[in-house]
Amino acid sequence: MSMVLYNDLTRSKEPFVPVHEGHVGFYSCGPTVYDYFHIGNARPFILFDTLRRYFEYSGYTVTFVQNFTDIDDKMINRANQEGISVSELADRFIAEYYKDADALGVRRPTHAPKATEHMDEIIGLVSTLIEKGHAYEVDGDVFFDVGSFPAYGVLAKQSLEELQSAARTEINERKKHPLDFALWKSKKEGEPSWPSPWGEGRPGWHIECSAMSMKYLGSTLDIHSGGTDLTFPHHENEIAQAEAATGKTFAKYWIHNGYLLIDKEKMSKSLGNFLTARAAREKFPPRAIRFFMLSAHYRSPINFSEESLVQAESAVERLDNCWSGLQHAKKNPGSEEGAGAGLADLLDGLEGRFREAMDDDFNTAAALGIVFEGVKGINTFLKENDGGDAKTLERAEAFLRTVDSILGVIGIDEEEARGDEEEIEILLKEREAARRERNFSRSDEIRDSLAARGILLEDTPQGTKWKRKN
RNA sequence: GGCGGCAUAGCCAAGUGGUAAGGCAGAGGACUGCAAAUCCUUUAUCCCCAGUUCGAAUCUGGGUGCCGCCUCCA
Repeated sequence: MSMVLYNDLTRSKEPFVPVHEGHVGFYSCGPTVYDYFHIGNARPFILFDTLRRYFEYSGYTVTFVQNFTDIDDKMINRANQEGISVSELADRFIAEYYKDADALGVRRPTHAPKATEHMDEIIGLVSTLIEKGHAYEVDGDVFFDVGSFPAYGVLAKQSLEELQSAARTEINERKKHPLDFALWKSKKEGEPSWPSPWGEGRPGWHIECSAMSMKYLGSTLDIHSGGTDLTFPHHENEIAQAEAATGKTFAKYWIHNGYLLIDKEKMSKSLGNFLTARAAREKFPPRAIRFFMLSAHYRSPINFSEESLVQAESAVERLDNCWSGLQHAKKNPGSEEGAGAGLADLLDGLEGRFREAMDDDFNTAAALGIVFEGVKGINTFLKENDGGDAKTLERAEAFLRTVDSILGVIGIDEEEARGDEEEIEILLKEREAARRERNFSRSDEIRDSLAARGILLEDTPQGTKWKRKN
């Protein structure tokens, strides 16, 4: 079974065939580190992290590269506002990025290059483009010459004329064509700058991704991803820069995630209608945020609302309850081996269907539906077999672990010892004794006092189990 | 103007030719001292119209509504 991915380059689903067998070179456009990222920004981070995890589960070695844009107009403006240097600003928000991304279960990239640390590669690429006649210098600025690259518009699926007719770009007398874009910008007063053959200056935004992606992944990447708003002009320009320089296909598969909307409008910093990931995870468990992101297809727009997150939180609790039920059953095994053959078969089948769903253009919504079928199967098994046998419990646990290693939505191994476990067990025993004596006021008192500490009890036929409320 | 996306139950959302996965919420029941969890049952003329077909949520044509890109943007 092989994967099929929707490729924006061809606007169709294609079988995934990597450049090098068994390996995936994956580049995802990362954040401009001038501020906290919002949950709209979080969507690609979570989505493409999950896709990466799935490639790894499927047996690929993945080199996952996500850059930090640490020099551009927004960086300079914000640094000036804050009265700090651009690099101080970058350091600060790269650290903040990792706080949020780590909390959301986003694995760290194989490489997380910063533009400011790749000036040699950027300048080298710009030089090559000038040499090959695809770029020209005007008074210290360097522009890409879109007229020299006939394929310009492949991603946007529009001709130069069509793109130009609606262009809102200001007329710049120095550019040959209105759509020519800056590869290198000459220094302005008070801006950070680097030496170059064209004088002091800094790179344009688009060139950094081309330069850094090819440095770490070679001249042809397998996958290049980002939000759908990057399709044009950012990704179009990346293709132009890279292919004009190398003559090779830049990326085989272009995948773009749909927007996260709020009140049916795109969430963005410029519209001001955003909720930072930081604020979101203070309000909702990070796994609920992940679940929300994965509950719809990655190319569909999703509408953020408090209600959606509350629903996701409840769904995640159902997953957690299944896991904790399993853990409780392991400590209190029930019936003999053999009773679980049906469940094992069910889970085998579900794992196959899970893979099929994920292989089909990364259909996480369908995959989650299949996971819940497994949850129901496991819950029913536990109920009908008074806990069940060790072997079947292992099988069920393996199912949830597999799912979680890819989707990251189940509360596995999150429980840390806090030193009060023994005390809780003693209280549970006391409560058990009180219940036997039908001293319910005492037993409820214990339950209430534990609840006040965030510890919830459930009386099951296999004894009382407890869990911490997040 | 050009390019593109979406419309499935109260809410979220899979499903691209054979009469609708899953989650949340609701109702009834089982279990329980109670609660919680769990299980069972239950909730859809698939935006509208026309067409193709033995058969369409699914294909075609025409509407309507919503959203996005073409400017920094995930």
